[in-house]
Amino acid sequence: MTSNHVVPAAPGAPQAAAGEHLLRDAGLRVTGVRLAVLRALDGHEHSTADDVVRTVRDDLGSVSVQAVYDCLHALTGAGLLRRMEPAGHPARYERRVGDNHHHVVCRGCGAVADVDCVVGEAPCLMPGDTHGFTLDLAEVTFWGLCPACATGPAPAR
Amino acid sequence: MTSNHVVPAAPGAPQAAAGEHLLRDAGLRVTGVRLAVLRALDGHEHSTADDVVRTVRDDLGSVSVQAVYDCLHALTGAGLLRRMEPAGHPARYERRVGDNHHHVVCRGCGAVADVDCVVGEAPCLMPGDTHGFTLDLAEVTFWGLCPACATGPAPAR
DNA sequence: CGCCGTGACTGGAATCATTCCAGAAAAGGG
DNA sequence: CCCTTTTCTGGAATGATTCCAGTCACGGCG
Repeated sequence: MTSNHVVPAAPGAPQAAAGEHLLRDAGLRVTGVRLAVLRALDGHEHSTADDVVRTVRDDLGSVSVQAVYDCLHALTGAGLLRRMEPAGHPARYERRVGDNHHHVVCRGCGAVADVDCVVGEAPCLMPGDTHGFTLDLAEVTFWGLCPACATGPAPAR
Repeated sequence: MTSNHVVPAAPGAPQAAAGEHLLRDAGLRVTGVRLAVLRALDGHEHSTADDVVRTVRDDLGSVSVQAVYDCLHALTGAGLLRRMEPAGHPARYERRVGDNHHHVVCRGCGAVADVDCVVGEAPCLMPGDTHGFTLDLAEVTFWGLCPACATGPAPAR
């Protein structure tokens, strides 16, 4: 779909325009909130909507909760973000898309980290009997305890 | 599975004692609601808490929502039930425990079905870098469309 | 075979993440 | 620069689940 006739951005606009590019290429309008949401998720993978709201407000000033949810949906729909929702915890968003990586979730504090299966290509992603379902994605979630929760007893929360 | 040395007890009390046994063995008290919850999930795998409430009420008469949630927690904690929660849908409970089977979830209607990985023993359940997490369970969820939703356009909702 | 204490159930209110709504503001094609 | 469409604002609503205080009953004990 998206060809790569990437114009070598203005020699003064580092990656600032990167987000803009991403949005335009995805056919989305470029808005301050959307750029801020993308920025918020850089270096803060697996943030909850609430985390993003806080970060964005810290960045732009005042932004409504809906604006953020709206962006998260739009960006997720456009494939710029990936959404994952550990059972019993609010949804989390990340910018690592495309590669089909998986997640570890801590039963204690809910922390999430990325993992790559040792088996390179989609391993057990081909169940025997699919009951007639047409599959398009396999999602793997590992449950356990993070280093912190494994040693000391579960934290406050 | 059901053996046939069934005492022709009162019409309606065939394996009635089975649930009682399960509960006692698990160190749980035997109560009407708990038995009804177990019964409700027989033949109705992947029911939501709400489904269970309806079925149990249909069976016992009037039961509070909490009683059911309480039971579902107790039974899940005792290992008699398994809980799974597809992103964006209410939690579902099933009686298939012990075997580490996985699930297919329909993006259209949220229907859930069991699947067994073709790769017999825990396949990709050994990620390379676990980031120090101590893992204890791998959960695999396949997303796609059920036969119904694949043909006709998505239902109401 | 009835009494008692602990654990289970009732009813109602509360919480949390997320969504719905209607109107105001802004993006960007013409 | 204007107009249409999409996005953002603020506030209310929803749905699943939980918290709470009081009542009830399972089942061990006498």
